[in-house]
Amino acid sequence: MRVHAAQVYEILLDKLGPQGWWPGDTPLEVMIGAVLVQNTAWANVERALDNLRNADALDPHRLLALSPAELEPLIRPAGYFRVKSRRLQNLMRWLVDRAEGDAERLRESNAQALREELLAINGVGPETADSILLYALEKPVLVVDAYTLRIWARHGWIDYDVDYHQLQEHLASELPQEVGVFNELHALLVAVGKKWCKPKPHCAGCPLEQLLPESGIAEPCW
DNA sequence: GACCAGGCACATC
DNA sequence: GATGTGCATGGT
Repeated sequence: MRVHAAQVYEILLDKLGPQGWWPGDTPLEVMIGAVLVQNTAWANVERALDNLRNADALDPHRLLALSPAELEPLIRPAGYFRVKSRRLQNLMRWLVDRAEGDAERLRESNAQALREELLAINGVGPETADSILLYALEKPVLVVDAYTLRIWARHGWIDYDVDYHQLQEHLASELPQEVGVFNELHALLVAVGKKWCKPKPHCAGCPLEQLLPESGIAEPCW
């Protein structure tokens, strides 16, 4: 018997409760946050966002108008600040060209088309693009990440060498195609990953460890 | 001090 | 096409 992603979702939602990701933030802030959080802890991203807000730069046109020497110090706390200042401006340039800087307006567009446009931007890869589609534009697109792969692979539910798209399709096919479910599942998996599923395993107490192995649908996590 | 974080692009073989 | 490396801050 093979585990179903919907079961994992139910268990985690029950055990951990809703994670409340990106509620109340504007689509623009989500987009900027999605770039800043690349391989970085969210706490660091918040400082950078605060700096941008205080500098009145949480605006596509004003952010684009900044020179690297002006933008880099603002986002410095989020790490990789030289790379990310370029990536951020690439994304903002697209937003201005595409929708006159109005992120809300992107919601009218088709998710597949938007995804391809986003992936064409230097600095936007699959996870960043999908995070924007799901959390900023409320498209029913599942975000998978390093934690998702680790959790699924360590239980023997999937091979460790699947690529992003394979993992995404595999999980999405086992879930109701709802924005709310995709939103919450990814956030829950990040919560599990942060606490229990680090690169060096110390999985004791993980909600999945106690529930799934005894039902015979998972190998013990390692 | 080592390890880790809600990746991605680019170089090299 | 697979594998390796640079990017950088801040928390544990």
